Formats: sequence, structure tokens, C-alpha cells
Amino acid sequence: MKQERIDQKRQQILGAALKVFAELGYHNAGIADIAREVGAGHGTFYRYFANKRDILDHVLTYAAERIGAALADTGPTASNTVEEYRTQVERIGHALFDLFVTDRQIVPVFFMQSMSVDAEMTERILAMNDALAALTETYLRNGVDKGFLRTDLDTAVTAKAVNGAITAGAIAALRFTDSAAERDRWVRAVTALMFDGVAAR
Amino acid sequence: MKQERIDQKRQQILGAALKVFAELGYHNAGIADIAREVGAGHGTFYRYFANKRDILDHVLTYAAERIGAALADTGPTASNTVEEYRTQVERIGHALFDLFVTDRQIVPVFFMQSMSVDAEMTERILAMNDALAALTETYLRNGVDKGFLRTDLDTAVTAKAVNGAITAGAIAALRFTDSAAERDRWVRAVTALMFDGVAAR
Amino acid sequence: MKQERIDQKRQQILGAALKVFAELGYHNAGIADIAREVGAGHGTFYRYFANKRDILDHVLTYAAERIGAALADTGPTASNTVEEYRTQVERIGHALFDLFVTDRQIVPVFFMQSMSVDAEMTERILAMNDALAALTETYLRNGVDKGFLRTDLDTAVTAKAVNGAITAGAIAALRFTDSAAERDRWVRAVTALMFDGVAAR
Amino acid sequence: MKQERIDQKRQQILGAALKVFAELGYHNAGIADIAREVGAGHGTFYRYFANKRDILDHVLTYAAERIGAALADTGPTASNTVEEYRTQVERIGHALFDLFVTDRQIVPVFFMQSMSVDAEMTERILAMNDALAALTETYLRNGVDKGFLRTDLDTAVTAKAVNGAITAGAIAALRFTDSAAERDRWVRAVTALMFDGVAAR
DNA sequence: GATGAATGAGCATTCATTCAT
DNA sequence: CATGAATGAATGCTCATTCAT
Repeated sequence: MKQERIDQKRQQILGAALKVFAELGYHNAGIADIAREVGAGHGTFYRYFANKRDILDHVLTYAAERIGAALADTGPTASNTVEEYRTQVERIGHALFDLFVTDRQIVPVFFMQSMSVDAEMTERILAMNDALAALTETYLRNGVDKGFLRTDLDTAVTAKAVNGAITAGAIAALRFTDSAAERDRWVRAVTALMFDGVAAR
Repeated sequence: MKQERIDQKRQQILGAALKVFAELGYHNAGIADIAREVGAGHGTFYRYFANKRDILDHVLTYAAERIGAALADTGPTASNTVEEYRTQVERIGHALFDLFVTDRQIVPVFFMQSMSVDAEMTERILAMNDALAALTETYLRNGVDKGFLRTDLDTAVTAKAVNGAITAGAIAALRFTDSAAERDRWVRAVTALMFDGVAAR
Repeated sequence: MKQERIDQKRQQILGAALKVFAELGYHNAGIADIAREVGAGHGTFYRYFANKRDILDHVLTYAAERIGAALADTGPTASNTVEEYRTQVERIGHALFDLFVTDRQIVPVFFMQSMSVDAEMTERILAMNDALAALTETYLRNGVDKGFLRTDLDTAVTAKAVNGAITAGAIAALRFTDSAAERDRWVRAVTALMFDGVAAR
Repeated sequence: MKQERIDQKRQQILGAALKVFAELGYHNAGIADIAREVGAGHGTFYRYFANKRDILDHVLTYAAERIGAALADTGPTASNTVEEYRTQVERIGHALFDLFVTDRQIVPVFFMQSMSVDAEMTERILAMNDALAALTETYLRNGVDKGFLRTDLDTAVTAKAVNGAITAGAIAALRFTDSAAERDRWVRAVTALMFDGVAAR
């Protein structure tokens, strides 16, 4: 069989697993459910993935890639003023919430299910979150270095806090009814929180 | 008298379940593990709780109570100025992070495990989060109403975002080594984010 | 539950496993077959034995004990003349063939099935056979030392050869119809082979 | 021409199966292992053999042929004296142990694995053993008839006993390190057991 | 004719729950 | 009231076999 066909099938099964895990949760999902979703015998599953744990690993890798793609922007050092940075944050926020809406299934798997599998998987998710926080921090640090962000900014903790806010948004996005409007509202609110704070002028 | 003994035992089993769920995760934890933790036969468990699902419900109720207690403060309407509100936020933040550190086991169960049990449980957790966000929002709304917070503040979304930041802190707290110092650092950073924003003056 | 009851149940399951393995063979036997044989749910099996492999281990230990018991005699050094040794051989032969007939199920499991499970199990069986050969050899060596057996006797190889003859007898015993008569015939023939050889005088 | 190629491939697969069965055991060996051994796709296997069971049948036929070839000698009636018979036994013994060493893989499959497949296969192996015993018996009977073996010799049982001794030798041969020397030792010891007995003169 | 992708029967094992003691 | 022995539903996984290419 052509490698191409194989990859295609793998992708197909992976998509089915993502869907099934998102709907039923990792523990309540059976291999049979995934197989049924692709319309294949459950033995077929094992031709493409070593076991149930293995496919979750791949699903998470896929999720990480998608998140990574959404985060791909002009880069941490592209901004030189607060205005530029704010625009950048809005752009990235848009991309992220678009992902949460479009690839809606990523959210429950990545943010809700994976930390309940085993210690190793939890570790992996936490590591991914740390990596995302580290990325966010490079943006903050750039701003501090260039002087357009507070010099006393605790970049490490603030990065985690901002990411936490976004995670809350991802989960909220599961219930978006008017996706575009609610996406904009979240981006606007989080951006305002970051740059304006809550206090009145 | 008798009832007292029963309640005591229930509490004991509940504590054991909290510990075991925190350590092993809900799915990997067995009733036997909980029973062993209290030094009782695992049949005993069923005299105090209907089933595994049931005790998680109670564990979460317990967690909600603890979180509620940490949030008990002078109330949403107590503050009349930004300064008062900021102080209030710091006080509540302190209480919360103290809880995350002291009752460390609450964090994995409440924030990490419970959304992977079934749809109903997930719903309950999301509802609890919504309730917490609603509470946060009353504080924000009070500020807006009294004029010391931005009039254009999106209180609903901002409340969720702030709570998301705190959730990130709860998970980070699992790895605190110097609890007091790191607690203060988080409270300071989140408060600064809320009131000062990230931008330089 | 009393340890006594537990041991009794274990023994019961072990007996069932011996029977089922003897009838169906290790590979064709299912845990369910063993459980059904004892009239218990198959989950019960796992309260008494770790897994399928484990019970075979115990079955073999049981078989080894029975064989050992049949071999218990006055000991390798008890004989001082050929006549005494011949009598001893006949006695032991009798005991062995009685075992093969009485505990008929031991034969297929010990001599036929166990070498097909895995390398480790095969090793164990071969080691047991080596031990039995070593025991036989001590008898032969005693005779050589005391001068009533050939001084040029290759005790090691002869011991294995004699044991091989007995193994053949064990398998033949599976088809004995008149047990007592055929047992005697085998004992007589093997004894005669050992002490008289096949040649005419 | 074509048929020739087919037979050659069949033989090749059969050899691979013999090797794989010998190494892994019938149950632990997979069709895929055999196919890999011949460097063919495992679907190919089924073009030459009906199923896994079927190839074992053929492997055993092959083994029986090899054993038969080793036993081909001047025939049961060729000997007219004890000396001639003893020489014949030594010759046959030599041939057999050479086979056990050269075609080492035959031993585990024929003597160890095949009785664990199913009742029918076990029956076949036992029938083969009976046939071998019957052959041995014709030799013994010839001797008895011609007067150079004991008139009271239980030819049937003795034949089985002798074959059992040889079977023990076959298994021992799996661990021969110095094949020629150990082969000679076994032949010598078994021959001596048959013709001299164990007793001192 | 060769191949290996697809398949599902079959089985060992786990564990929440029940209930007799 | 406490216990843990008994249970079987549920499920992940293997592998012999088939068949379309």
C-alpha cells in the first residue's frame, strides 16, 4: 500500500479518535467506538496505532501542532511599541479562538481529558502548558526589554496567568453560539484586561 | 451520638477518597485503594456512599465548600474605591492560594480530574466554574456601578478570564516549593495584571 | 475468611485447572473452563491465582510433589545388593505407575503440555526432569560405589535413559484399561530391561 | 517446471515453519513469523498451506520421514546373533542421534510441541510413537524368534521403554555442546543398558 | 501468483458492586 | 454494622484467515 494511503488512513483514524475522545471522554471511549466512527473493524485500529494510549499521544501531538500553528505570528520580537504589541495580541487571540471554534474537539481533549489518563500523560500536558507559557513570556520579556511593558512585570507568572485566561476562553468557546461575535468579545475583553486593566481611568 | 460517629466515618472516607483521587486520578483509583487508606474493608465503603461516582460528588461538594470559604470576604459591595477593591482582591487571592497549598489535593480533583468522568460530572464542574465566575462578576459589577472600574468593562468575560488565571495559579501551586513566597508572587502578579495591566506607564 | 477455607478453595481451583488442562490442553483451556469446573464465576479465579500462567506453575508444583511423594522410598543408599536394588526399583516403579493411573491428569500436563507454554516454563520442566534424573543417578552411583552395579556404568546418561523409559510408561498409562495388570507388566519389563537386558542367557 | 517451483517454495516455507515452531513453539509462533522467515508476505503462506494447523501436519510428516530415514537399516530380520543385533542397534542409534543433532529443530517440534495443539494432533503423535514402537518391536521379536533375545522378553513394552529412552536422548541432544562425543556416549550407554543391563557381572 | 490491508472471533484480565456471614 | 468473598460486565488486544489489488 502506498505510504500516502497509509498516512491518510492514520489521519482518518486520528480524526475519529479526536472526535470520540471529545464526545465521550478518553476513559469512556472504546477502541470499538473509534473503529465504528471510521467504519472499520476494530482490529484495523491496531494496524495504525499501538494501543489506546498511543493514539491519545498522537491526538495530543496533533492538537499541539494546531495550537502551534495558531500561535505562529510575526514573532516575539516583532513589536516595538505597546500599540504594535496590542495589535499582535489581538491577532493571536483571534487565531486561537478561531481554532477553538473550528477545531472545537481539540479543547475537551487537550484541556479537559488528558490530565486524567495517567501521571505520564499529565506530565506531558503540563509540560506543553509550560512551553506555551514560556512562549508567552518571550513576548512579555521583549516588551520589558524594549521598555514598552512595565519593568517590574513578573513575566513568568503573568505569562501563566494570561494563558490561564485563554484556557478559560477555550472552555467557554465550547458553548459559543454566535462564534464570531463571542470570539471578538473574548479577544477584546482579554486584551483590555492585559493593556487597560480593570480600573477606571 | 450514633449519627455523629457515622458522620465522622463518612468524613474520614471522604478525606481518603480526596487523597486517593488526587494521587491516582479518579479512573485509576479503586474503591479498594480508598478503603485501604482508611483501614477498612472495601465493603464498608458502600455503607457510607452509594458508589464511586457518588463519593466524587461529595468530594467536589467538599472542595466547593472549601473554595467558598476561601472566597468568603467582606462581600462584593464592601469596596468603594479602587484601592479598597485591590486590597480586597489581594486578600481573597491570598486566601485562595493558601487553600491551594494547604488543601493541595483539592486542586487535581477539582481542576483536573472531574471533567473526565462523564457528561453530567463535567456539567457540574462547568456549572461550579460559572458560579465562581458569577461571583467574581458581582465584584466587578460593583466597581463599575460605583464608578471605580471601567464603565466599558465586559464584566462577564473578564470574570471568567480572571478566574482562568487563578485556575492556572492553582495548578502551578501543585509545584510550589516555597509556598509562602510563591503564593505572594502569584497574588502580586495577578493583582498587578488586573489593576495595572502590563503596559509601562 | 479462614485461611483453611481459602486453602481449600485454592486447592479446588487447582484441581479443576489440572483436570481442564489435562483434557483440553493449556492453550485450548480458558479461565472460564476452569471456573465453570468449580462452579464459580471466572472473576473468582483471579482471587486465588494471579493469572493463567500462574496456576500452571502451581499445578506443576503440585505434580512435582506427587511425583516426589511416589519416589519417596528407603533412599538411594538403602540397597547393598543387586537383589535389594531390584526390589527397590520395582517398589518405586509400582508407586510411580500407581500415581500415573490414580492421578492420571498429571501425565498430560506434566509430560505433554507444559513444554509448549513458553521458554521459561520449558526450562522449568527440563530442570525438573534433570532433577529427577539426578535422583535416579544417586541410586545408580550407590550401586556402582558398593560394587553391585557395573563399574563402567555411565550413571548420568543411564539415569536419563531410564527416566525416559518411565516417561514413555507414563504416557502409555493414559491408555491402560486394566490398570493393575498393565502397571505390573510395565514395571516387570522395565526392571527386566535394567537388570537382565534383552539378550538371552 | 512450474510444479517444481511450487514444490520448492512449499519446501522453503516448511523449513521456515520448522525453524520458527522449534524456536518459539507452535502456539507462540505466528504465520507472520514464518512468512518473515522466508521473506514473503504472510498472505503467500496461504497459497501453499491451508492454515497453521495444516503446516504443522506437514512439518510432522517431514519429521517422520527424517526419522524414518535414520531408522532405515538392514531391516529387522538382518541380525542373526546378539552381536549382529547390538551392532545394528549401535548403527541405528548413531543415525538417530546424528539426526537429532543435525536436524535439531525436529526435536522440539516432534517431541515437545505437537502434543499441545489439539486432541487430533496428539493422537497423531501418539500413533507415530506407536508405529516407531512397533518397528522397534519387530527387531526385538526377530531376536526372540531367532533365540538370541530372551524368550520371556515383553517385546511390546520393552520396545516402548527403549523408544522412551531414545526420546530422552533426543531432548538431551538439544543441549549437546560436543555433539559427536555426547552422541557416542548416549549410544554407548543405551546400548549397554539394553544388552548388558546395569548389574555388575 | 503475491501481497498485506482488513477483519472479528476469542480471550485474559480488571474492578465496581453485592450480599452472606 | 463491618467485612471481603464472589461475581460478571466490560474492554483492550492478538492473530489466523480472507480477499481485493
